[in-house]
Amino acid sequence: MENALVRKLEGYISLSPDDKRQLNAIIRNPRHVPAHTDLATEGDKPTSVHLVMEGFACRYKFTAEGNRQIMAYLLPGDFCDMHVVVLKQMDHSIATISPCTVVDIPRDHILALLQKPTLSLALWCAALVDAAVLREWLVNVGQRRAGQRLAHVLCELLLRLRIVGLADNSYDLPLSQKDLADTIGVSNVHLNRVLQDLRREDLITWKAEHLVIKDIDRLMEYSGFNPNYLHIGRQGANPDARTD
Amino acid sequence: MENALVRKLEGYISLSPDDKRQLNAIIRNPRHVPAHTDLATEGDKPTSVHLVMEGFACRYKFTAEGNRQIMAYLLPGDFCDMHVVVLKQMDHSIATISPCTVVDIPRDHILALLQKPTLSLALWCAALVDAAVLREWLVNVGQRRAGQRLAHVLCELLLRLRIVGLADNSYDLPLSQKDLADTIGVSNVHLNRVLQDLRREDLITWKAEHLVIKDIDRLMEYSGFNPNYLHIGRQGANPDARTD
DNA sequence: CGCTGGCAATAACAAATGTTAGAAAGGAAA
DNA sequence: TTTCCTTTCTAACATTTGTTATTGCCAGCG
Repeated sequence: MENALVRKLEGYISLSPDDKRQLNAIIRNPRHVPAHTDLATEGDKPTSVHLVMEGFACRYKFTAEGNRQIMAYLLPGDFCDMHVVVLKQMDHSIATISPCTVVDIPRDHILALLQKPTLSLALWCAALVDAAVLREWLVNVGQRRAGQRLAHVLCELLLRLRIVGLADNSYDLPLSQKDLADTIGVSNVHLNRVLQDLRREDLITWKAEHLVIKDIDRLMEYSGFNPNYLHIGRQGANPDARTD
Repeated sequence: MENALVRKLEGYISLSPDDKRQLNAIIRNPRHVPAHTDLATEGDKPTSVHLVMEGFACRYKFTAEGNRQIMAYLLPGDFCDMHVVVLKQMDHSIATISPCTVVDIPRDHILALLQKPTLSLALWCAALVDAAVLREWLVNVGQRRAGQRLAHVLCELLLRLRIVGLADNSYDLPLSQKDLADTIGVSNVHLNRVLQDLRREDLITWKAEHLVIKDIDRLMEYSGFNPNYLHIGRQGANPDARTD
């Protein structure tokens, strides 16, 4: 089994053995990071790209009034930030949620990857899909009501975890209700309300950090979920990738 | 005066005369597009990258329930979508708001630019800043209340239009109230309410498509605006760009 | 074993925002 | 001008969501 990064990128574009070798070469020296630990903090000068290999991490930002918005979940195979390549300052923070295995990739190694046309396109793919996910989150928070928003996030996590082989119809969800509330832009009290709705509708169960989606079709229907923005196909094979 | 694209990219990274020549070479054959016209529609196979040279355009998406979310404003110098490089299907639509001058850049020309290290980095910059703007929009919609959201959007447009020389303390804003409502995720009625608030507080005037910001410091204070996410400096000179 | 602290669940009430409807204002075209 | 149409503005009321507070649960730890 390939690692999560190669597996994800191959969903976008086919990689030669040499490409894969070069990718594997940069993910040396993984380190373990405890839960709830910043990998990068707003205002820092970014020094390396972080790549999550195991565990759950997130991007987040606090407003001037002290409210937190989670802007992305970073799952195994996800680059935390390509900012290091060109920007001088982090405009948001990145933190682990569960204990994680993380690889730090120096800027020069990323620049080297960008020299190779195929890998450059693969990294563009990853970045463009990240942006597509972010756009869908904006739609979610801007246009859907709280119950739908929550269901939508749970659908997305299911599909993204499936890509890297970490879910079937259930998955480990090491988030607190406050984390989810800060993801969909509601109070923790209201999050609990709509969570009870999903349970009452028998759409999910969630206890001891394990989420079971009892009927994915109904949950997608409930939330208005359309997976096109993830640009994936079934079982990680991606019919949406360009082959020309 | 350089064109808006070169002007914007030079804010991120310094370009050689040859780089600029190559950039100028791809922005041939601008065409005029009427207001309220799709440049690309969700589900399309993207065929070329659109670059806005004049006018206002936007990204948007409709939910299953028929609500529209505007996900970005595309101003002069902005690439509409790099999707064409690698993705097979548009996951959202792009439309003009005002009449626009647009350049269509074939996929191969973009790939050629990506071969040149400096231009490749410049395009990464543009993409990373676009993503940063999108994240801030998510924070805006998720964590601020309607009045602050509106003020925040107006602050951002001021700064972004200044970069390309299209604003001082006022600018042309060819949007309807419904457009703004669909941007910050509120109803048109509520948008009007908070707009009246801003007028009553003497923060702005807006009529005949011209917006005047009467006190930018107070408006930034009001909205909790922090410009760091735009990664710009004063007058388009960008102290935030890496020079190493 | 019993603290203790964080998280989850619930209730009661307050505030923000949505919905519906209609009147007023403005622009474009006959 | 008049008409027509879109947009803006306002009001009244409905609904969603936030706030504050309290309770119970459970894991970690002395």
